[in-house]
Amino acid sequence: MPELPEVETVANGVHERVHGQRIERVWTSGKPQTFKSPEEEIAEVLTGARIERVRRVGKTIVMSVARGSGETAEFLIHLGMTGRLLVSAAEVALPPHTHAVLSLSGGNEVRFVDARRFGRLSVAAAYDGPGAEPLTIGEDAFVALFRGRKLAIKAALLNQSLLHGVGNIYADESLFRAGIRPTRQAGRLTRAELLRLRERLVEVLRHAIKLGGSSVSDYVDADGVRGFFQLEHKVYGRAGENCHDCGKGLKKIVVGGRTTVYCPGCQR
DNA sequence: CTGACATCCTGACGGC
DNA sequence: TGCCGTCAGGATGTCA
Repeated sequence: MPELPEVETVANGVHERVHGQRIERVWTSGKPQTFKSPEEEIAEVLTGARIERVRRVGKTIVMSVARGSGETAEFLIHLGMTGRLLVSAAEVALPPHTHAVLSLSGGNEVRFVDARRFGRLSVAAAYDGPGAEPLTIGEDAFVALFRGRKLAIKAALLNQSLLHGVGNIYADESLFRAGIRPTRQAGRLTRAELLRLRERLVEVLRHAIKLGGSSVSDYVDADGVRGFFQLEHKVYGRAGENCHDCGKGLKKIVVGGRTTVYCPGCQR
């Protein structure tokens, strides 16, 4: 499932291939829940516009476009669980479950493909995301996010209006690396523990970006290429196996409605 | 307001 | 071999 590192990989890959190109035609599938903005509005805003930049904000891919009279707009792509944003030659057959196609001046197409349809497309005047950016938030601001919160730290990490970009994989991996049990009340962690968590979270996100993200489920980048960080998962997807650090059996529980794996030896 | 929980959707996988 | 049930999960909406 695409989280910050996967979305960053896709956004950068798409940017390299499409920036500066003009969108000549827009096709959408008509599946209602995929579109947060009306399809006609998406087509109207994007048709004829030039793609200036494609970047990541939280888990959302933001495509900035320039329109005729100097106006700008943002095309927002959320991949959900199984969404893919691919850049392909127009001659290549459309994959099943394609929900949007932007035909570009250079002859390529940007395609949004999403089997499970948890992904969402919309247009907006501007977009900042719901929460703070994990890679740049300062120490004090990070600590303040969790102050007074009674929910489990794992659930807090998944709450996009606090931090945006962290999902199930990187929540579990950062908590393991910080030695913190996912069920601990967020507001009861010490400042030192939270600072350690912030440091490990940034570390794991940056490392995963370097490896092109984690390929579990069917995540691929703009070229359809898989990432490699899944080979370095220490807890995610390893329930029942032994901890690489202490040898104890990794436990699987549910926190915040999500499958959670942790090491009872290493995480306190 | 905060937090817990169900819901959406379909492919993959395990059991028989 | 093939069928069926179960599971996966990000965001949203509902409810206490």
